[in-house]
Formats: sequence, C-alpha cells, structure tokens
Amino acid sequence: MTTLVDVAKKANVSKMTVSRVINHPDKVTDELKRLVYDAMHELDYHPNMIAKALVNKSTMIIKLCILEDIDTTEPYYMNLMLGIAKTLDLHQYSLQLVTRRNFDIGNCDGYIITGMRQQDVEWIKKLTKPVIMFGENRYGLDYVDTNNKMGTYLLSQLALKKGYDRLIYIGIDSKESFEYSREAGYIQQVQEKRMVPELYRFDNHSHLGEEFIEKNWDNFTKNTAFICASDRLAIGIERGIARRGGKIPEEYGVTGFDGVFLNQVASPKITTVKQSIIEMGSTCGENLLDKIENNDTQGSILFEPKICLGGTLRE
Amino acid sequence: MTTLVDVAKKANVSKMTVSRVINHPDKVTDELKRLVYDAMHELDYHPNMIAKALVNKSTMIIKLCILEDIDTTEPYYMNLMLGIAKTLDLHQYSLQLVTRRNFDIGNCDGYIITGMRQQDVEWIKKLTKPVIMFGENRYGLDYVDTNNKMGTYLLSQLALKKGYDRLIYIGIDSKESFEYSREAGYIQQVQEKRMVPELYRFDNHSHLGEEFIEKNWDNFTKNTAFICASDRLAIGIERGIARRGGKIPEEYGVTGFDGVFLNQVASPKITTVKQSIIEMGSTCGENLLDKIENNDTQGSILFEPKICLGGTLRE
DNA sequence: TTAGTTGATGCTATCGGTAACATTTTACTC
DNA sequence: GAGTAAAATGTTACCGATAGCATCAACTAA
Repeated sequence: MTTLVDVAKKANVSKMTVSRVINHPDKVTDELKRLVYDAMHELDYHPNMIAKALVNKSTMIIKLCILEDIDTTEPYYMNLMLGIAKTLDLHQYSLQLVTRRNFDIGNCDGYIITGMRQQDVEWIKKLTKPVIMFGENRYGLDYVDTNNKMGTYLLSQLALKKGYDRLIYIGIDSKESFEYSREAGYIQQVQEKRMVPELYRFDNHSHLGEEFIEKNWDNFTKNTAFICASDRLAIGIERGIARRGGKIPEEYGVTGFDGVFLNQVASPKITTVKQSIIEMGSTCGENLLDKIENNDTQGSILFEPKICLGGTLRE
Repeated sequence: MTTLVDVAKKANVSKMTVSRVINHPDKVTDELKRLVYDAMHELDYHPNMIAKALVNKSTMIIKLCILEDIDTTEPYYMNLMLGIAKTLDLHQYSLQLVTRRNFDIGNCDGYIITGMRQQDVEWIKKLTKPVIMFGENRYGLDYVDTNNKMGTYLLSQLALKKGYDRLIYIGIDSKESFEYSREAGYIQQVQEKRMVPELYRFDNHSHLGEEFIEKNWDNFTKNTAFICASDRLAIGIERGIARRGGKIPEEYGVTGFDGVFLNQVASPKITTVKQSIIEMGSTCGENLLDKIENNDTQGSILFEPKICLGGTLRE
C-alpha cells in the first residue's frame, strides 16, 4: 500500500507537504499541489484511515443502537440502516450495530439511537460522544424524524376538504412523543375548523381497530373519516368498516401513517403519510458526522410529511 | 483513556510486559501477570483497537456486500445483518454495508458477499482479502448456507411417509446454485423410491403458482404433494388448490422452503424448511474472522435443515 | 569456577499519519 | 540592498500499540 512517504518521495517534497495538500490545501503553492496530486494519482494513493484515526484519537466507528425489540418483518430498521450506511460509507466511517447490552463494548465516535423510552434518557444524556436520536423526543436530545404533527394536520385537512364532516382520531395507546405530536396535529386542524375532537387509543394492532369499529358501528354516522396514527390501525379500521358493509371512500374515509409493509396487503390502499426512512437515515448520518467533525451542534431535523394518496379518501 | 503505559506504570513494569500479558501470556511469569491484570482492572483498561490495527496493518472492518437489489420487505437481509453484527461486535470488528458501486471505497480485512451471480465470480476471485459467500455456489468460493439438497430431500421423504403417492416439484426458474440443489434433493428422494420426477419452474411469485394450479387442475390426481422451492410458490399453490376446492392436507400436500414473512399470511401455515438466518449470519462472521485471524482456510459450512411443520401435510 | 543456554523482561524502532515548532523562502518597505 | 514580516516548507515528536533484538539473571554442564 502506498503511503504519504511514497507520495512525498515521488513528488520530491516532505511528507508534511503531502499531508497539507490533503488537509490544508490553501497553505500550499499551486505548483507543489499539482506535483503532489500527480504523484498521488500515479501511485493510486489512498490515505490510511486507521493512522489518521490514531492521531485524531477517533475510531471512524458509529454505533447504531436499537433499543426496541427488532421486528425483522418490518422493513423499517433495514431501511434505516441502508440510509445510514450510505452516508457512512461515503465518509469512510463504519457501523456497529449494538443493543443496550453490548453498548459499551469498544469505542466509537458517535451514536445514533432509536426506539428510546423515557427510562433511557438518563444514560443517553451522560454519553460523552455526539448523539443523534432517530425518532422525536421531548427531552432536548437532537433527533431526526418526520414532522408528525404536520402529518396528521395535513391528512385531517385533506379529509375535510374531501367533504367528510366528522373526523375521528384513532391513536396508539402509548406515551411516546410521536404519538402526542400526531394527536396534536389532528386536534389543531379540527379546532381550527371549530369542530370537537374525538380521540380513541389502542395498542398498535389492526385487529383492535377492527373490533372497535364492529362494536361501535352504530355511532359512526356516514361521512366520517378516521384519522389513524398508524397504517396498522388504519387497516383494521378499513376492515371493520368493510365488514359492517360501509363503503370506502364514498361513505367513510380512512387515513394512516407510516407507509409500512402491511399497507401493500390492504385494499384499497390507505391514504397515508409516506416516510422515506432511507433518506431520513442518510440525513441522520450526515448530521451526526457534522457534529463529530465540525463540532457542530445542529439541533433536530424534521422531514416534511409527504401525503401518499391511496383509495381511502374520496376522489 | 488509559493506555498500555498507564497500566505499565501502575504495575511497575515496562509496557512491553503489559502487551505480552495480553497477547502472549505464556511468556510472562504468573506473578507479573497478576500484577498487570490487577492494574488493568483497576484502571479499567481497554486496548485501543485502532493502534493495534495500525501495527497489524489491519482495519477491523468487514464489508458486507449485497449484490441483489434489496427487497426491504423481506426480513432476510435484516436478519443476516443482525447475525453478522452480533459476531463482529463481540470481536470489536465493525461492519460496512457496501454495494457493487462503492465496493472499493476504503480498506477492510475481509468480505461477506451475498446474492452472487455468475458474472460476479471473476472479480470476487481476484479479491486479496478473505471472503466468504452467504448462499451456496459452485465456483469453489467458501460459503455458508442451509443444506438445500437435504432440505427438499427430507420434505419429499416426509410427504411420502404421510402417504401422498405423487410428488410434483415446483421450482424457481433461475440458474442459481441453491435451486439446483433443491431440485436435486427432490429428485434423489423420488428416484430412491423408483418414482418418476415431475418438475415445473416459475419465477418466484405466488400468483404464478396459483395460476399453474388453476390451469392444470385436472392433471392433479388426489393424494399429490407439491414440493415447492420457496414459501412464496407454496403459498400460490396452496391458494390455487383452495380455489379449485381441493382439500389441504387431506387430498393434497404442499411444502415450501425458507420461512419468509409471507408464511405468516398463509392459512394453513406451510410445512417448510426453517432457516435461522440470524444464526447463519453469526456463523458466517465467525468463519470469516477465523480466516482473517488464524489464516484458516475453513471451507464451506452447511446448516442442517430444520423442518417446520405447518398444516399442509397430513397428521 | 566459568562459559553457554535458556527464559523473562526491557529498549527501540515502527506502523502512517498530524500538530507544533523550526527553518527557509518570498515579498515588501525604506 | 538590508531589514522584516508573512508565507511556504521542513523537522521532530507523538498517537498507542507490537515485533525484534538487547539485556540480564538463573541454571546447566564441563
């Protein structure tokens, strides 16, 4: 493998000059720069990241910590990893996939953490390396997420625009930040129209949505739209309505959130918020590397929700 | 961060002795060893892998190269990565997820490659670092895979034992090694029983299996079992039979291969070969690290197939 | 007793870079 | 053209580990 010294010899300069050409090119004359570039090119020189890491006391490793149990049937985490990996590869960083148990094994330059619960805040705040969360939180930890509030706000708005005159929110029965935000988006839209919010919450299983509809069918006047906090719940609602003979989208509207795999199974397809997890993961990586390399305190990043029209709202 | 020198000072020895305690403990007296261990423990010493990597001219990085288009809705690759990551973390290695395009960016100590086609053999054979393939091949490249042949052999055997008297093989129309092996397993079992093999091949989509059954229904005498090369195809066959009013498992048997997510959707569940991709990935990692660290030429590893009983064979 | 052998431990250079300081060159002023 | 500041380039030490040789003590054999 060619090293700095090889290049230096070829270009008849000291290795420091070569190093400067790479890291502080403005401090080297154009003439020498060209000499060095030529030599580098000729020898097919690639800097040794390990040596660099040693002097910088860095590791070129990012740990991705998934705190939830991983449901491998959901493409969510796979997409996240693909996105992160894309960015890291580009910058020659590599990835360690860790869980809470093996979190402390080995060093790294920064962390991406996802699936955080309240009890995790404490130890996460104690970390001494840059951290970015994937998924919103309200503990002051920087994060990357879809703008959840805006998502349900827009879906509610769309439902109203399509002429549904009653909006019911079907939420996830959990105390996580994203759920509060989704509720908030719905509530804001409804209140702006001087309507009364109606919220129900269930564990995130489609059959719970289905049962809810079946049991309470008589309460649901025609021309109602259900704004659901997840595609799972939306699919359940959809099935429930179908069972009771309700017509979607003519009589009832349904919206979801997420763009999970299950949506492919639904019929008609749910109108939902599509999240590009890959892109978000990629941004998440960029953000973290920025923090690491430029000591930048970026703050959080919200992705604007993209509404993905299915067949569960009119027109 | 504590270093060798810190430990050496604490233990009143030279840093070389500390290094020896770690790497060649047999060359140090027990007394010094204990002194050093105590000091290491007291200072919470962890070797700096980067420095180690620099002298060893290693990188502590393994590249995982997925050559297929990744279908993120399949948990396959997620499981693979989880398995690999588990092993690598344990050995302080980290992972780079690369595609053919960014394959050459940056250095590494070894490769895990999956989704290989024939055209890839050439460049893979030229790699100078240890390689292990995930998925069988017939080009002499070491691999980790389920014993595909044994899988269909056993499923066929089971179907016969359950009393089905005609076995039809539904294969995947591709020239990949695993498919040949699965066919071979079926053929061997059938020939041992002096029966005549009947093989059909389709692209790996359930609807193709379904259509095949519908169109050729009259050919399929009762008491036939379909040995399918994938759960996807098996689900299609199952649906086709159901549509035509055939009874599973009483009149017809079906077996699959893989244990993919879709099986959860099938009813009744397919009798299939369950592959623990996580475990296989983990072994794959161990194998590669062995090759790297011990210069070991391990050869391939076959996992014995585990038959997972569903409701598509009698009893 | 003394030379030779063996085993335990220490010393030094090295891996491939970078920062800090040292030195040389350049440019500009009077 | 000497004096000086600024810019360009070189020298040295160091990051944290390991290999190889040097040293030294203990033990064996003549």
